[in-house]
Amino acid sequence: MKTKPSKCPGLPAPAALARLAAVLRLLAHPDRLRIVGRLERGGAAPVHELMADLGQAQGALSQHLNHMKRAGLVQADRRGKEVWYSVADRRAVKVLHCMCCKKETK
Amino acid sequence: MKTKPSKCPGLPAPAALARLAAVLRLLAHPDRLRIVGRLERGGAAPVHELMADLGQAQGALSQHLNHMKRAGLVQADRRGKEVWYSVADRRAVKVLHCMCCKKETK
DNA sequence: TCAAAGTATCATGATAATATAATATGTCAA
DNA sequence: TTGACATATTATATTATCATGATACTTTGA
Repeated sequence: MKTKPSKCPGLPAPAALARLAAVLRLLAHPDRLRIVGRLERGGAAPVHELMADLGQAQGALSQHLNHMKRAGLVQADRRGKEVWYSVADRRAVKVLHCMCCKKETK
Repeated sequence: MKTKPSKCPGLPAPAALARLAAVLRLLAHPDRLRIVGRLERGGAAPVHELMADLGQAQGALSQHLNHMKRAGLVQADRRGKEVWYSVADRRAVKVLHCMCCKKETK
């Protein structure tokens, strides 16, 4: 075990930091933030439903989902013709919540 | 008042979402993440100290700080020749902490 | 006023991200 | 097997971001 530090134990090593930054880069897009929010509150959903709920174009939405899937932020489940997506990495919704807080909140 | 919802009350409006995304985009860079981490743990510091601690080039560091300042993530305080920077928006460190968590952490 | 330390800004070429439209793939039912 | 629905992939033009080096600004003490 690693001495269980309180928060961030120093900072992650460069390689890990780069991965964190990459994940944040994925979250740093309005459409993708909305996808995370929708999946969190509405639960898993097939692409066409996300398309309807979020008003995003099929191709673009599919790409966003694909990127997020590669990064492990969401996961995909085929059910017949549909592919249902859901949040796979809670950090995504945590970050979203953090960002929704008032700036001054500790 | 807006009924004080528990977490994210629906999602922020498009304009607000775009701002959130912009802030996240700023955090989504290894060097800037390290700046936030350094400022959090070490407190305020003048640029040349950050330069030494983080091993970042002067011009680049200055630009990072400037971008973060514009977004309100950090604040600058001139003290003589030096300019001391500190965290101005707790969301920056909160996001950093979120990201440092294990993926499975609720 | 000068010099030098400390920061900030600018210019630019390289790389990455984005939007969009078109096309391809997979699945099921008839 | 065909058609149609659901999703994925590709191509590409555009824009944004990054790293780097050069230059400008600001402050202080001599």
